[in-house]
Parts: sequence; structure tokens; C-alpha cells
Amino acid sequence: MEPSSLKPLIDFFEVRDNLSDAERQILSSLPLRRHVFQRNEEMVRAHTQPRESCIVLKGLAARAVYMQNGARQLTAVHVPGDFVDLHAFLLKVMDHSVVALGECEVAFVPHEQLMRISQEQPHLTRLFWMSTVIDAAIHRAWLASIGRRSPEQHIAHLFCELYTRLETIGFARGMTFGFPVTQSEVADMLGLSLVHVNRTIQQLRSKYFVNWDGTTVHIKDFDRLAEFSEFDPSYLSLIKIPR
Amino acid sequence: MEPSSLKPLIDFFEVRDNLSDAERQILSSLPLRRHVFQRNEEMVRAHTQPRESCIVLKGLAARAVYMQNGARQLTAVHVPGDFVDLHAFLLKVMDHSVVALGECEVAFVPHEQLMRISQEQPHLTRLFWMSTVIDAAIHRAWLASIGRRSPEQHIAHLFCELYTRLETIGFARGMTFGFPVTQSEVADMLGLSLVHVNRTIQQLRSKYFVNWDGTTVHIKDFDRLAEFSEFDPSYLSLIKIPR
DNA sequence: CGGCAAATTGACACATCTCAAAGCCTGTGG
DNA sequence: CCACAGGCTTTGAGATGTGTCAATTTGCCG
Repeated sequence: MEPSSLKPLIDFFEVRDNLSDAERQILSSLPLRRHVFQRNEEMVRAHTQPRESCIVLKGLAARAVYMQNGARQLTAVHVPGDFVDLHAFLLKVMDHSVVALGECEVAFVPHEQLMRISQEQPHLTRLFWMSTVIDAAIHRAWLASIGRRSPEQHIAHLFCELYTRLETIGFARGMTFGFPVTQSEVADMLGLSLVHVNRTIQQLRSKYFVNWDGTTVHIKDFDRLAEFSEFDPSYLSLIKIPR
Repeated sequence: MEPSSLKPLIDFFEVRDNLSDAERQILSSLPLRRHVFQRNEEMVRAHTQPRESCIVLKGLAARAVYMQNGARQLTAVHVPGDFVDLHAFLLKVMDHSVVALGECEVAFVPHEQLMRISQEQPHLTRLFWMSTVIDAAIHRAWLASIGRRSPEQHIAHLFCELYTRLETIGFARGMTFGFPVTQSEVADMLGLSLVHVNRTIQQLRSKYFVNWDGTTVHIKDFDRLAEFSEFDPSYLSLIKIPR
């Protein structure tokens, strides 16, 4: 098997707009520095000033904001094809960290390359821009979840989101996807305690047709889960429109 | 007094990077449709497909996500100079609404203008992009607040954020700023109930050197408030760096 | 003065956290 | 192959935090 490719990134864009051959070519020939991170390793560190931005190729990553007492809040999960750290290109100084959830392979792209594209490729630039704007939409959906959904609904919504995003790029089949995450990490996504997450997951297992054994999520009835959690995928911008 | 100008938008950019005369000129000559919204009016509606994006000129606006039962979560507050709805330019379909908090004057810019800039002005495009990426950073800060800060810290953090942002564009002086907002609206920002917000505010008033009479926030000791709420303004990218 | 909208209070139910102890599973060394 | 260590998951119990409901009070405006 050849090394993980940028195909999921290209899929990410092509689900939402058309790419020209030239654009596909530019993306495919980006000089990449590949790296595999182990569970919990920081691939981008808060307060640093990165000179490259990373794309998830395989596995999962998450954005994390740390508090002084060591607590943290995860603010998004990223799947293969996500240009996770594009934010750094504009922010210059990171406001948060990006950590690996389970083993995670990423590709780093130098900012000079992004700058070149931003100078010469308006359409591709807009697609990059779109990717960060979708990240913001995901943050808003998470804010709604944490602020106004019950813990049960929140987890259900999270699973619907991840399944949908993974399915879009061909990384989920048969209502199943890999989610090698600790309950404590889910607690950091939900802003709850480990113990409460544990109890909530037990309720979900018994009531709402989802199962998660710590490694794999299996959704037994997606529609029911989506209805229960008020999941509406439109915030993921899964429509092909000229951008 | 002439009508509210785009000066705060230009200030927003110039705090973070240098603008050329040509760029300032392009911004100043954008064709604008001005409109004043009353408290609680929706200036951008979720699920619609706007053909223009709006900039706050005066007053405050907020992003809102609505749930089926009528509850809502506010995900950000916007101040004069914020190009609030730039997201619509890339998203095409809105995932959320933008509502006026108190009386709010905005300027709408047609997407054709933004498209023209994105085709011809790479640097200005990056600044627009930066503005949306800062919005995402604000969402992350709010996620951390709602998930990992106490209600008291959360409100304190919110006041620090707003004071800092307003001060930056010259809309706050003497540790005071206008915040003509209802406790119920603050509850929608914090993801809490009205009653709990009321009690929390009373605690803040007595303990933490802040006052808010429903119209104006007065911060008696900013440093103490910032320390208490772990406010670190770096997520607002207030540094002048070439972008 | 009368009428509202918003702020405040009180009482009580329910949700969530913390602490601490068990139970489970897996990899390793003997 | 078994015992044990370490990391997760699960449970229990009691302390706090938050929500809900309903009544009161306050402030502003016609």
C-alpha cells in the first residue's frame, strides 16, 4: 500500500465545488512533510508561531484549549482530508493546540506554499478559506450542543457529525466508523466530567441505537439518532456550489 | 454628524496588519447598503442564501443558533468594524442567524464586490480571511468558557473580551462600554437559564469589581477580572504582523 | 396612575461533580 | 500459562450546581 495520499483533501473540496485539473495538480504536488503522531501527542502547540500548516491524512485529531488548572476543552475533531491547521496561516500565533486522538498521520505544508497559492490562485484560496469557515460552523454547532443540548443529545450529535464527515470522504461504511477515543477525551469534548460521560453513554447504548466500545462506533439507526439530537448536516456545507 | 463610516473596519485591519493606500481606498469605496436594525431583529437568517455580507457600523450584533424547542445559543457578539457575515460569502447557505442586540446599524456589501476583491486583491483577501479565522478563535474561546469556566468566570471573560475588542477600535473609554442587553440574552450566550445568570451577576457585582446595569458595563479592576477569568487576549490576534 | 418588560427572590426538583472504590482488559515478565 | 501492573471503565454516595415555576419587585413610558 502506498503512503496515505491527499485524496481525502481533494474529496473534501470536490464534495463542495469543482476543482480544475490544474488545481488538482497544484494540490497533489504540494511538498509535504509527513509525520505520524501517537495518541495525545501535540502536533501544533498553542502560543507558538508555526511556519507550516497540517492536513490530517489518517486517524483523528482534535483542537484543544487548555486552562490553568490543567483542564481542557476540545473544540473540534478532525478527520482525514481536513486542512486542520490552516488557521495558523492567518493567525500567525496559535490560540489553541492540535492533538492526535489515537494514532494520526498528518502532512505539513510550508506557509510559503500557501502564500504562493493565495497570491496566484484565487479560487483555490477561496476553497481554503471555505475550509476554515466550515471549521467555524462546526464550532458553532458544538457551542449549540454544549449550551443547549442534553449530554445524551450532545454525544448523539457528535456521532452523527463524525459519521457524516467520514462517510463523505469514504472513511466510513456500514454505519460504522473508528473512534479510538477515551471517555475522558469525550468528556473534554462535551465539557463534562468523565463519570457523567460514562453514565450518559450507558443510557445512549440502551436507548438510542448507538454503540461504542471505545474503538468503533456503530450506529444502529442513524435517522433516529439524527432526529433525537436535532442533527442537520447543512452546517457542513456538503453542497456542490461554485465558491 | 455624518453617517457611521467604515473607519472601525479599517481600524480592525490596521491593528493587525498594514493597509496600503490603495487597499484603504478599495475598502472606503465599497458600495454599501446601510440599514438600522432594532433589538432582536434578524439581519441575516439561518438557512437562507445571502447575496451580500454585512459589517457592523454601530451597536452590537450576535450570531444565534436556534433549537427546535425555541431555545437558542448565541455563539459570538459582534462590535463595530466586524465584518460579521463574511462567512456567508463562502458558506453560501447560512448555518446560523445574525441578530441585533439593541439598536444596530450595519452596512451590506454585495458578494460580487467580495468576489472581485478575492480575484484581484490577494492581500486584502487574506485580511478578510483572517477576520473569519478570528471569529473561529472567538468561538473556541467561548467553547472553553462554556465548557470549562464557571458561570462567574464566563461572564467575566465575556466582559474582558468585549472591552478589549471595543477599546481596540476606539469604542470604549474609561473602563466602560455600552452593553444594552437583557439578562435573558446573556443566558443565551452562556448556555444557562435566566435565573441562574441573574444570581451569577449579583455575585460578580459584589465580588469581582464589575458592574452592569443592563445598559453599560463598568469594569472597576480589569486586571483582577482578567486574572479571575483567565482572559488572555492573544486569541484576538491583536498584533500587527504581515498576513 | 396603569401597564409592561425586565430583574429579583424563594422553594424545590433534578443534573452534574467529586471522591473513592471496584471491576475489566491487555501487555509484560516470570 | 499465570500473576501483576497500569490504564480505562463502571459504580456508589453525598455535596453542589442549575433548572423550573411562580410570585414579587423595579424601572420606564404613555
